[in-house]
Amino acid sequence: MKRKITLKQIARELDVSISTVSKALRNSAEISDDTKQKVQAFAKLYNYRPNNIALSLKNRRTNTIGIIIPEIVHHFFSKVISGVELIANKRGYNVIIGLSNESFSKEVINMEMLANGSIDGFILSMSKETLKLQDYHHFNETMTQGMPIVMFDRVVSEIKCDKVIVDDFNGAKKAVRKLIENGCKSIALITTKDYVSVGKLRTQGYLEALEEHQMPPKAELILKIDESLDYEAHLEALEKEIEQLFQSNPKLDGVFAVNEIYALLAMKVARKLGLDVPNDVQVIGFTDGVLSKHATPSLTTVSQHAQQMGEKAAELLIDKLESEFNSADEVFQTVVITTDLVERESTK
Amino acid sequence: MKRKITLKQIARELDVSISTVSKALRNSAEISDDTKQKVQAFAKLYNYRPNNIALSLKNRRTNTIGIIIPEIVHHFFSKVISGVELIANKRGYNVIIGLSNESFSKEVINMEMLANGSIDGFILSMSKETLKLQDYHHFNETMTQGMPIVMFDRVVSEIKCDKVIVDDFNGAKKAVRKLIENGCKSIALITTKDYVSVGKLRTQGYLEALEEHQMPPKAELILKIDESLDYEAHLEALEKEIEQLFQSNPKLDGVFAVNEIYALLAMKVARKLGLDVPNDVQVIGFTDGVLSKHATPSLTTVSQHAQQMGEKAAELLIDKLESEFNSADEVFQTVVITTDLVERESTK
DNA sequence: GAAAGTCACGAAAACGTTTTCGTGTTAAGA
DNA sequence: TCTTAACACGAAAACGTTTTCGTGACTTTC
Repeated sequence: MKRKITLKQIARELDVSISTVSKALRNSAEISDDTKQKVQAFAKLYNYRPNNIALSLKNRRTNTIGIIIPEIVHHFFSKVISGVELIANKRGYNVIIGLSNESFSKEVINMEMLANGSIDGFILSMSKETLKLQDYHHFNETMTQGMPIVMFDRVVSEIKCDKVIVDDFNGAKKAVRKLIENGCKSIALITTKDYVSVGKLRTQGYLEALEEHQMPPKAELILKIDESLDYEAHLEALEKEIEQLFQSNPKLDGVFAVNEIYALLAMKVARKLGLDVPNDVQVIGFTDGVLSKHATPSLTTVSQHAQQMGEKAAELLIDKLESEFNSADEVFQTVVITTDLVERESTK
Repeated sequence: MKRKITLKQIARELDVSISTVSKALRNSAEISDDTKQKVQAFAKLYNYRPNNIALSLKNRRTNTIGIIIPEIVHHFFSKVISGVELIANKRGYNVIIGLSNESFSKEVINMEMLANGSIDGFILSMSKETLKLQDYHHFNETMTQGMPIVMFDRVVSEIKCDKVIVDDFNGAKKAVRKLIENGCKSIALITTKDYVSVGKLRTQGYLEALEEHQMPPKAELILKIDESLDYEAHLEALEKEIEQLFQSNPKLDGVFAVNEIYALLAMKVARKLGLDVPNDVQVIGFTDGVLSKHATPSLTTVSQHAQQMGEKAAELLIDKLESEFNSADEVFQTVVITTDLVERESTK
């Protein structure tokens, strides 16, 4: 088990100084061609690579970016990571991840762990608990210490930083408009409680599309799910609620759901009640994930372009990291990724 | 924008030496109580945290582990990461990820990037291309330099290291046995070409279960998909192949597929041909992902316990990192995670 | 009152780099 | 032959820690 070779060892072997070795490897003009060749040959032979940690300490930058997300086992978030990784690698950065599990304290701990020199900047999406508590001190403290943050998807206006978001409002509006154009007269909305900003925006989009077509919204057509329950464990309860929705609205002919699971459940309930999708009921979901694609019938969804979000977030962060004059200008961008309606079999 | 505070700055402010500050913060007996209190109060006030990079350089260990996987947008792999992260964090480690995108060269580059000091050890699953090329020099070189590797899922016997694998053989056998017990007489296998080890093992499990029940295997019941095509883009082609399988075997009443997608497609084709699942055809898949759970009918699958694999891999790696005498003993373990059959609606 | 011991702290090295500046040798110019 | 310049290299500092060892001041002991 031979350790990795260092400049010092090369210097000793070749009987020159460390400085000379360093310069020779970087092709400095100060060093004679003879010496350069000798050193470079030796380094190649022993497969010398500079130690990243030493470089990081010296340069006070790690060329690593940290990602903090609520969970990784989630199509949307893993797509975002994929996008970040793509750009990061292309521009010579590594990616280190931290999971908050939707918990405020884990988010704080994870950020502190990484903020002490391990990374140059953050890309993150807030946990639900943080959104609920509205405690953003850890973000602000991190930024005052000169570490830039780019937030995506779940953002709040109180925090001043670069952001990448989806046009949830317009995405929802487009979806509901589509349902209306396809002839739906009674369109239900299945959404979450309002504290997650994106849910609120999608609800607004739904309402606006209705208004646009002079269709008065009805409270009984709007189902708000309490997401604080782990919905994986409460699938049946959820299904019951949706069934209720169908039964108390017999004329229901369209459903817009703010995520894939809700949409799939709606289709399941419809089938159970003898309704055909899309002929009797048309369904559109949000988040273009693997479920939508492989469902039967496949689900029409609003695509968020998660990978593109990740790419953009990485671009923003690295641009900021590499801009020299990061002193006082402090101008923050908010990039909006436009959504697309991916039409599949669940709509006519 | 105030930078993070360092020992040196504290020392200057308090007019003591750096050594004294360091010792005071670590509660050394060498330092008087007066000084300790003074230093600790000051450090707390300015929220001092030791710089990780400096610590890494000094200690020659980063408390970070690297994960290299073929892709992250994949339920199985993200579950594994989730497990690794859980244990890593619990034991004071960070996790840094690299994606190979199933490419040999990206795997090599990523490993080299991380191996130069950034991490203490690897957890990885090989890319398909590496398996095809059978070029394992980068793994061996990394290990000779004293950096431990734990491999999971996709492994080869040529590489001597700790491994965490799934009992693919028995998992497949259990699944097929279940189909037989449920009365299936003509069971098809939908699998991949053989160069990925796990595919081969699952095929063997299928064959053995048949043999066990004196059911001679028939070549026309085995469909081998060429995965080198990006199957996301060739879904229709795939569907056609499966339809072909059904049509040339009219008595088909059971399907065992080596992944979720194939199983779902089989169900789709069955429905299209007017067959009921599970009454006419029963289907079992491999990999207990989100698709299986939310399909209609929901899919009976062999669960790989991906999260548990990640946890175990992390345990193995960290144990090795923290064992003092890692010199010559070099005894490698292979941990086998047993699979479970998760019965849902696609079987009787 | 001298020797020994305790206490509280500082200097310096080390981890592996890069870079600035200084310096000895040689060759060129006067 | 002396001055100057170019050349090729080395010493040392710096990044932020931890830790070993040394040391001055004071206290104890006989």
